[in-house]
Amino acid sequence: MATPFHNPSCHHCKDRFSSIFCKAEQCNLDQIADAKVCSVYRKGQVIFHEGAYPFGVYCVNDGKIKLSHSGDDGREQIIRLVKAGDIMGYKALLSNERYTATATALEDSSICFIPKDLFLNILQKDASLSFEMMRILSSELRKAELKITHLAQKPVRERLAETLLFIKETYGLEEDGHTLSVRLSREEIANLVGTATESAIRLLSEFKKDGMIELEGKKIRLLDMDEIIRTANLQD
Amino acid sequence: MATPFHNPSCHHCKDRFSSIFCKAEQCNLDQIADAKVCSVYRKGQVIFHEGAYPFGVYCVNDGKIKLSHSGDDGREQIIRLVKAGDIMGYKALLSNERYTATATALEDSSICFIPKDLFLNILQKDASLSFEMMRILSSELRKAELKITHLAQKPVRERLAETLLFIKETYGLEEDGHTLSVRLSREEIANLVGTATESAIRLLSEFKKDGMIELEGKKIRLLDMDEIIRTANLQD
DNA sequence: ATTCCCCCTTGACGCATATCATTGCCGCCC
DNA sequence: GGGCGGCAATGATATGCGTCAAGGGGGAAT
Repeated sequence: MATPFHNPSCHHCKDRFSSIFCKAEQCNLDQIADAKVCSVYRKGQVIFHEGAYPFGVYCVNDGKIKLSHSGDDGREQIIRLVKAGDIMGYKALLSNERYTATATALEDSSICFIPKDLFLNILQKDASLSFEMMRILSSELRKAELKITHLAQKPVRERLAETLLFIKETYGLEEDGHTLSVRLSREEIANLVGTATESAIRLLSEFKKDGMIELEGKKIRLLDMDEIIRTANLQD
Repeated sequence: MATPFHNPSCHHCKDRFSSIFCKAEQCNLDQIADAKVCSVYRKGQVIFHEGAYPFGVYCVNDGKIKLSHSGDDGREQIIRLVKAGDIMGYKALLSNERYTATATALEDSSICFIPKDLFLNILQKDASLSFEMMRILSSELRKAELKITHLAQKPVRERLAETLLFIKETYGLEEDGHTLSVRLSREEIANLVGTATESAIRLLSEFKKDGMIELEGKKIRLLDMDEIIRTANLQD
């Protein structure tokens, strides 16, 4: 896949900035609006790559992205699912290190790039933006630590159910109120759960047999939410 | 560093605050020095408890603390090891939620408490302190995500070796240059690795048989660092 | 339509690791 | 000293889950 193409008329940015940047002061927002560059990435395209040096931060206008580590043996572990309004790439920027994850578009996505210097600069001046940034980081950290506990203590079956709920929380459902509105390969689901692809497939089949879900290609319909929640065995 | 603190009840604070608060402006440091309250916690005492509401942030002057989640089935997962100079409890404070982890002293520890309002207030005013806070959060997040990948992909043996190295990095060695300077029960080691206590014991015995380490009660001596590193199989 | 290729699916197998149970060790208290 | 309780160590056993292998189906390109 080639380079993403520049999208000069990116009207949606301003709205999409709501989640984080709405906290910023107006003058800073304007600066960002001037400096940002919007592009469209096709499904499967890489936005940034593990090991590379960051030159800025990315804000998703529209689309769905996965952030993943590539483990030692080449297997990938999906760390985070990114949706419209989220930013990504800030971790490497703030700690001034290389990217620890690769960002790949799960579907065609419109993404803004904000240069490093500008972002850090505004962060220095704008207390409420900084604070929002800290809130986001804290929340991500909380989720990560919970995931650690679950990976260490829960069987794959529970984690898979939990993952289905997580995907639903993140990307929501289609109009029918049942179908997950993102198409992931079985391998991606497994890499999200932290298990082998075959195990994920087998358990999905079981879930289907038990009437919890319906499968149709990459479409996954959540039928019996109560049972899924029960299977996930969430306490916290 | 100079002596920004003059709280007579806590002589050591000034040195230990270096790691984060040295980034703060002097006037803010003074305010913190006035407001903070220092206490000594005995080994095994709980500093704060999962589920409780935070009223401030803790800064460790001296001692060693473990932060742990209590999993659904009661098993604990150790999330972080805290050492002198570190702060803890900030996550819950920043995201304005209850503590997600319990802090327990691994040995007698001297700990300062900084009230919530003051901390948040200063964070609003002091850009470089905020920035340092973001750096810490980013770094913790990076570590947490790495741990997720390893939990999902590496066998217990590698994770145990990695954990030994991690303990060494965190708390260092005793004067002999080999003995880990913290005493953890086998169960705590297992809860750090994310495995059953018996598995941890068995593998420690293997490591000993292979000449990598020496065991004497809770003392663990790292003999063959190269081999331990090799066993940990680190890539990143 | 046919071919190819990728992904999904299912089965068989074996290992790593959890679990259960027992024993031994050491320090502590009465 | 004797018993007691917590922790460490080790063995026996069970099983969840990863890995290997083979088959099947559907979409895209030609």
